[in-house]
Amino acid sequence: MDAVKNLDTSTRILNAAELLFIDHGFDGTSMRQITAAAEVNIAAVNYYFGSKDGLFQAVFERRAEPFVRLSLAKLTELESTVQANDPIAIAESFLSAALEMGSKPEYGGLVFVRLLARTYIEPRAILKEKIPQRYGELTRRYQQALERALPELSAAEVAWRFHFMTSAMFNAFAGNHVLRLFTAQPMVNARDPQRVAQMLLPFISAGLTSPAAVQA
Amino acid sequence: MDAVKNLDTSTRILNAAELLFIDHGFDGTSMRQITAAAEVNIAAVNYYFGSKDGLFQAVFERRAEPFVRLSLAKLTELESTVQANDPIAIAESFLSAALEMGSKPEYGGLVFVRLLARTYIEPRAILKEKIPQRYGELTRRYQQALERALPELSAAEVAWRFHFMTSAMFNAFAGNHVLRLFTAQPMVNARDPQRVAQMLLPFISAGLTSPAAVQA
DNA sequence: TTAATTTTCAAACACTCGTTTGAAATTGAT
DNA sequence: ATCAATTTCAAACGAGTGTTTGAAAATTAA
Repeated sequence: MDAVKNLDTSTRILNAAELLFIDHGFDGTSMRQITAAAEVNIAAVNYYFGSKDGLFQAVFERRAEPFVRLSLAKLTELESTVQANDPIAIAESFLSAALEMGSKPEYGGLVFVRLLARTYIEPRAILKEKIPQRYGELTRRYQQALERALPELSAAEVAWRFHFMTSAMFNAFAGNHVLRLFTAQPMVNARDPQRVAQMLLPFISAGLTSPAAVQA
Repeated sequence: MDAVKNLDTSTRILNAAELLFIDHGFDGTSMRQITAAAEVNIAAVNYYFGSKDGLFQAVFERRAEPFVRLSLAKLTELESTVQANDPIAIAESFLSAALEMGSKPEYGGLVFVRLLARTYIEPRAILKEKIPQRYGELTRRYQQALERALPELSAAEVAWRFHFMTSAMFNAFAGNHVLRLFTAQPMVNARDPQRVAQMLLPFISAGLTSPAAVQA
């Protein structure tokens, strides 16, 4: 029996579309490629998701929802301990949420990070509208936590460091090395998420807790 | 007189294509969009660049060449001073190269960073072949410089930190905030490159010089 | 078993894609 | 002014795009 065929039609579409969107982008992926990979009739996408746009949103939300839920749970748990105001512990809780997503096959393994990395560079209109208001809590809560943990920094500088941290993190997990463009064989290997996290932690910890660039 | 029309046809095409590629990606940009924006006949692209792929390569190389040249010159200059083995000075020379590119209109201002950020997420086949061997010197030289400056780190860990540094840097300049996906209004403003660099420096400096995650 | 509902399917829809053509217009050199 | 080379142009090429249709098949309910 074909392994692909054992899953629901809509799930097969989501799985196939996810991988293709990651590798070739939204515009670089055609409905026929998706339905061929999913071994499904081409009309099935419109039947289940309404449109190609609707499919993309479904693909994204399938990963975003558990990630947001997981990282918020980690933060809530942390805030009930004595480490609530430790910036490194906060960074670790965010990192471990991504790590946990990456290690759970039911969440798509590391696929979700690559999807995120793809998506935030390639902002579809539909994401700009619906997603932010639904998941805005994530950035709000982490920003607040970091502001408490780093009182010597202005809110703006905290936001910048959160930005730097997540950029380094997501691109590391996704294997997106800027300078890969200039290098034949990559210098780093992102295959092992545990190792990536191990490399990340000292860099991020030191970066977050470094002296303020401007007075708060 | 139309400002656009004063430039050569091929330059008008490059300028229009660059902006469109950045905003909508390679597959999301059509030849007709490009030639309409450039106020040029659609056949002109194939006449001057052979194909859409050829155009993309030309768009990329126009920015990559001066950036690579500039950053290598900065490094060479640094290596003749007493700061040759200061990791922070090395990071600063890389940062200042990007900053200088961003401040010079003849290099496209900050456009080149956005193009880089777009491109390394969306790797066209043509870039994987021709570019690396031509510009490989950039990563090689900076990697070697950082290895000398950070002898307590393994070469692999140096490569990782270079990766983290460039990810944070390019995405900051390009205004690509991962978590923008989850937030209605952006928390940081990447408009002023000087300010971005100011925010970046303490984070990157501390990150680069933090204790090793593993023994060298 | 019959009837109602859900799902699948091949075919076609109108449209856009990158590229090519061959002639017209422009430019530069003699 | 004449010729040659370069550049521009409208039009068309075949192929691929996302979506829709209406009937066939499969599933579920009665």
